[in-house]
Amino acid sequence: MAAPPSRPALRERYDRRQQEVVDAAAGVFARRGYDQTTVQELAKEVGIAAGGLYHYFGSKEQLLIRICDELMDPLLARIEPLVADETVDPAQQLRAVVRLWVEHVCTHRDHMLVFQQERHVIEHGAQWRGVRTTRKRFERMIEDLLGRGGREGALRFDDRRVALSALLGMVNHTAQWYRPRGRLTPQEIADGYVDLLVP
Amino acid sequence: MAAPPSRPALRERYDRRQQEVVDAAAGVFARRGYDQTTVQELAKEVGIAAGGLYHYFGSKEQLLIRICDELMDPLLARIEPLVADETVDPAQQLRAVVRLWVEHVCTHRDHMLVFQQERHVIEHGAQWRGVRTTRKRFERMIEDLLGRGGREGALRFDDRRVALSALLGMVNHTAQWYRPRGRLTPQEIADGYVDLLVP
DNA sequence: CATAATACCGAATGAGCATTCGAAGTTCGT
DNA sequence: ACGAACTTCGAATGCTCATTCGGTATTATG
Repeated sequence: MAAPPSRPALRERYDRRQQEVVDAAAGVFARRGYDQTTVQELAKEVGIAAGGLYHYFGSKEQLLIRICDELMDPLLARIEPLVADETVDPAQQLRAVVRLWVEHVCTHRDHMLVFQQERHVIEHGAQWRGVRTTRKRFERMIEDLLGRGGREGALRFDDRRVALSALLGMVNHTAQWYRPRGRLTPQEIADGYVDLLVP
Repeated sequence: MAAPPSRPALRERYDRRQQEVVDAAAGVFARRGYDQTTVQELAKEVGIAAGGLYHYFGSKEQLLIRICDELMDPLLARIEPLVADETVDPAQQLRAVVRLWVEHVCTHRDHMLVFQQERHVIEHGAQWRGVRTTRKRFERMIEDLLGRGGREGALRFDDRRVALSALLGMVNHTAQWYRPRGRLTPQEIADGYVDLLVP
């Protein structure tokens, strides 16, 4: 992998192209699977020769890591401020969070599918610590929010752990059936989920 | 792949060993991923040489198909009779179904994890039609049950499609966190899910 | 025990694949 | 328009891995 260009004008083009690679990769990986996708296939998708990809990424796996970071980091960043204020009604807060979350999943379907399919490598690989801790922080945030809602009686569930897993399961699963031009908007879907949890 | 033994006495031993292979494969595939697992690794897990596996399976992919069949077929077979009687209260019926379903997922954690991780090949591969239609039949059954419950006011949700996906998401996600000696039994988990859907 | 059926071994095969790298093409700043 | 910085090419490299197969060990049966 080459270093990114130092001149700022070129840096912009470089970043754009790199982003194209990530997006194409997310698409192909989601469709054919990470391991089944050859670098050649991916390169053709981008419209580049195989070797050219290594100008933007050091390895196929780094590209995969990038896809996961691109999914989790902005999500965490957008949701963290939403749950920071502990004086707001937890039910309202949860609705806001889930709306944002579902929205994010729907606009990053491919990223999400890849993230789910590659669970095994994420959970065990050494260079995946970053992704793992981000995901843990995210889940912790949701769990805290649920806990607050449970204590205040603003939410209906018996066990916080079950509620958390239910929520994680349903929201993340959305990536597998949501269609951009489908009957339901991300917000409607999100509200459907939240309505299961509020009395 | 050799034909299974014709003599019945040997057939039993053959079947047992084949089952050992499937179970070992489910475990390794769930941990390391299907593509990342070499048949050498898998063979060592079974305590056999690599070539020996081909006595029981024609290819690595057939083994994967077998894992998925072993997950879906018995599940469908056990749930079909439960939903057949349309005079029973849908809420009770749903509880029975989800209990069985969660139980099945928990006793087939590895199978389920593999099934999820290999979504892409299942959805696109030619020899996967069988698995795909079984899954569709299963989802259709659940959807019908939810529909009945919605019409009769026995369940609380606005949109049947959202409820279905929520349920699929949460139950299947269970495989990713359930631990046999954990605090919660499969039945408690199942009831937690169902309680979100009944008034 | 003899012999046929079954189970397994393990080295060889051959294809596929990620990655490298020197050269050639392209774009930018001056 | 020229050199430097940057981008891409594409063939070569070297490795990994699924699968094959002829031979050997093990087991059942008469």
